[in-house]
Amino acid sequence: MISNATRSLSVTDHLRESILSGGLPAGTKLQEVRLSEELGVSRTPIRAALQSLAAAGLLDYVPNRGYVVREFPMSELVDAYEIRGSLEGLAARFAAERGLDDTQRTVIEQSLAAGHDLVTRSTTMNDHILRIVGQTNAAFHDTIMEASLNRLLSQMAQMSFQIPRVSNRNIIAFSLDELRQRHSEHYLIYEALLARSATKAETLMRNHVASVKFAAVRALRETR
Amino acid sequence: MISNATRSLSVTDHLRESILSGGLPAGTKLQEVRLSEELGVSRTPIRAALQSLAAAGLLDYVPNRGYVVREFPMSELVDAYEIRGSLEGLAARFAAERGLDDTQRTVIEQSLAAGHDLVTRSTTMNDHILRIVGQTNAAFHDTIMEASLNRLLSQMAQMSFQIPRVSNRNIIAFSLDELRQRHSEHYLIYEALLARSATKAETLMRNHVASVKFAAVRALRETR
DNA sequence: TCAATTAATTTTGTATACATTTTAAAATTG
DNA sequence: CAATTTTAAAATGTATACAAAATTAATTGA
Repeated sequence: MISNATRSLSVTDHLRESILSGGLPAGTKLQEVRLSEELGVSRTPIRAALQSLAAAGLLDYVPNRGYVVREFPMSELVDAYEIRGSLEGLAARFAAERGLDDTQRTVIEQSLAAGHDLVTRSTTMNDHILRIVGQTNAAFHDTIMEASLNRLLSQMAQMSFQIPRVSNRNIIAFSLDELRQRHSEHYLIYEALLARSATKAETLMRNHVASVKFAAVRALRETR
Repeated sequence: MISNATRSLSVTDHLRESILSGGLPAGTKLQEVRLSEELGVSRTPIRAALQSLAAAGLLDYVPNRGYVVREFPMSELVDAYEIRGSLEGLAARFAAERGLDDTQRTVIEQSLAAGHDLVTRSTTMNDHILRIVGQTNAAFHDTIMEASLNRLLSQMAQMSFQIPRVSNRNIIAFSLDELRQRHSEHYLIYEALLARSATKAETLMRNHVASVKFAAVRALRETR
């Protein structure tokens, strides 16, 4: 189990991971004594974790009845990308308005450099590439979200990812050509941010996420 | 204290209300024993409430250090209306795509009728009007959010309101003229929903919330 | 005097016992 | 036998005792 400052946090991470990975499918009832025996802790940290995951929207809770892994209809998974597009678009706008600090610029430039390397050197698409791309892509998007200086927005963006089957941020393209396209979009967004062109940054980011949506939804439909 | 199925939920509601109303200002440390004595319950429901409010973004939590009412900079309060505009715009789009059921149409039509009454009969702006307007306005927006059939979106919209000083949904206009404008916007949005014009509904809703933002931000700046 | 260390206190984290509610099973009744 | 009621079991909610960490106060030593 993930090691953390408190057992409650460890249990929370563990259960979240189980839900997002599909190990605990929708409809699964999470019972306190059962979990406490399985995970070797008392009911107290279990309850804390369940409450936290319910607040995060992953569990349904009915007083005196307990917690159930909630259902995520396919429509909501697809919607999640629309929502993410709006939120990340806003983040890009705010980041452009407020500017990037040195660290943020560095992180983004490293992410772009890594992306450039991958895109120019690769000859065929494979899982390894997708994994690396997922990392650099996440760094790019997370940094812009951070630069928006808005915790509410960051929290919402976080939520739009913590959904089963959507939480895999690796799939943003299928072919190398698509990947090159995504990379050039990143580059244009970064330019807009540096130029402090708020509206442009927002539009570019929104369209970028819409492009990612194509690949992600295709992956969603294929895996089931 | 608010009566609920469990003490935990009552405490949660009570503390949330205290934070949103400003009774517990930013930076206030919420200590378990102190609260349990004040509210006459054990630490258990107190802890449950604190965890829940932290997950909702109202409290900052540091393991082994406890919970503190988080700071909401003015910029985030203003941003909240931008976020709300995007989210409600999406909700309007989804609602138009998916259609309204009979109950939802009825609720919205009643809200529009009440709004029409108020707008045509009133001669001067006052608190009573604002209160009624707040209610009918909330019914209108909540119903569209519900019709979006997206729980994640609803949850996020909920979050964009549960912010101190933003949580007062009554102020959407200052003059009667502005109020008439808001009302006509509602009417146009409803028309777009009935016509299943998704893009139109989204744009109208986004602009509508932007208009509300003017009044709300003016109120924000005035009250401090 | 003051910095560092130690000790005491306070606060949060966890386990557990008990209370209450829900759910399942058993018994009763028509 | 089916439907209802009663009873038993199991699950969640709450209180409390203890453990561990953090904070504060006291002590020590240069």
